[in-house]
Amino acid sequence: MSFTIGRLAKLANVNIETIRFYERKGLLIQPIKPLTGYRKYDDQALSRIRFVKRAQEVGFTLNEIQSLLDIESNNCNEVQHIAKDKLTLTRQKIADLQRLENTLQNLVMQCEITQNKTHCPIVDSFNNSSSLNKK
Amino acid sequence: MSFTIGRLAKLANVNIETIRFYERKGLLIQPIKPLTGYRKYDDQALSRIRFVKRAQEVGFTLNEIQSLLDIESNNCNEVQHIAKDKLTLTRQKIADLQRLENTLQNLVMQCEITQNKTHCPIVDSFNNSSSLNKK
DNA sequence: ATTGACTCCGTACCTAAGTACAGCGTGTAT
DNA sequence: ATACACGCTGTACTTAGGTACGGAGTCAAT
Repeated sequence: MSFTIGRLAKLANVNIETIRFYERKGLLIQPIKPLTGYRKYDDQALSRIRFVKRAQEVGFTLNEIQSLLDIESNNCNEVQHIAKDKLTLTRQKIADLQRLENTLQNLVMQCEITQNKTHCPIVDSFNNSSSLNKK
Repeated sequence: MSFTIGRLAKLANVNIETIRFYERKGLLIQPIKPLTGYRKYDDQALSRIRFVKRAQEVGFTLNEIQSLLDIESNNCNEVQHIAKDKLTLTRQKIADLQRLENTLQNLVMQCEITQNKTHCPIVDSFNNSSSLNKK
């Protein structure tokens, strides 16, 4: 069973250009092109694209996915290490965003309380170094 | 009191190129250049850069900051509206990242439990459609 | 008067993850 | 045999927020 790039794209639900982009990146092995010059793909290629897409959903970048593939799938320790790093980073991002959420919430609340028509507490806070970044 | 671009950059703790970039973007009004052709800045320019930097810390993009500046600082309702949108978006991002955190945590835990030398649960999960994205 | 530091402008480059397009060749159906 | 869909390569473009660079002009100190 083999298909053209267009069919593969449809099956994997990605753009044709994405497949060729992945090949340039080395995420997908460029298939041997027969006489005609057309790429011929099999189920393995489809699985590979799905692998990439699933790993992306879990927050891995293409470079990281590249590494995952290089590890040749069986050194669990290494894979685990990469996943742990990603987990740490994710938690940091969450913490950052939560501080941001807090600040924004305070700002919006001040607007609601002040009801001042002549100036805005949010704009004020950007103009005055104080009042921002208080934990 | 007026200073050159280099001094302003130092005072504002940004790159010279950043200042010129902000001018091209319209975030900073390009100052009148006297005979010599050198930009002359004053305290207002410094305040403006600080405004931009503080707004960035609260998660606003340069385009959004542009809008904040256009509102000419006193229509609190409009500013508040932009801030509320940003707050909503921030909360969504947090929720997304928390789901991601969960998935990663599960994956890492499975590695720790399995202790399997011949294949990795994480890699497996990318190869098999199941087991991912369960809430 | 010459060195070294500073500034000017315009353009290109960077990351990430693709997307789009031009100009060509090919495969298939009628 | 001719139209139309599909494929090929290579390059440029996209967003965001800058950074870097080349070649020129200028300023201040010695």
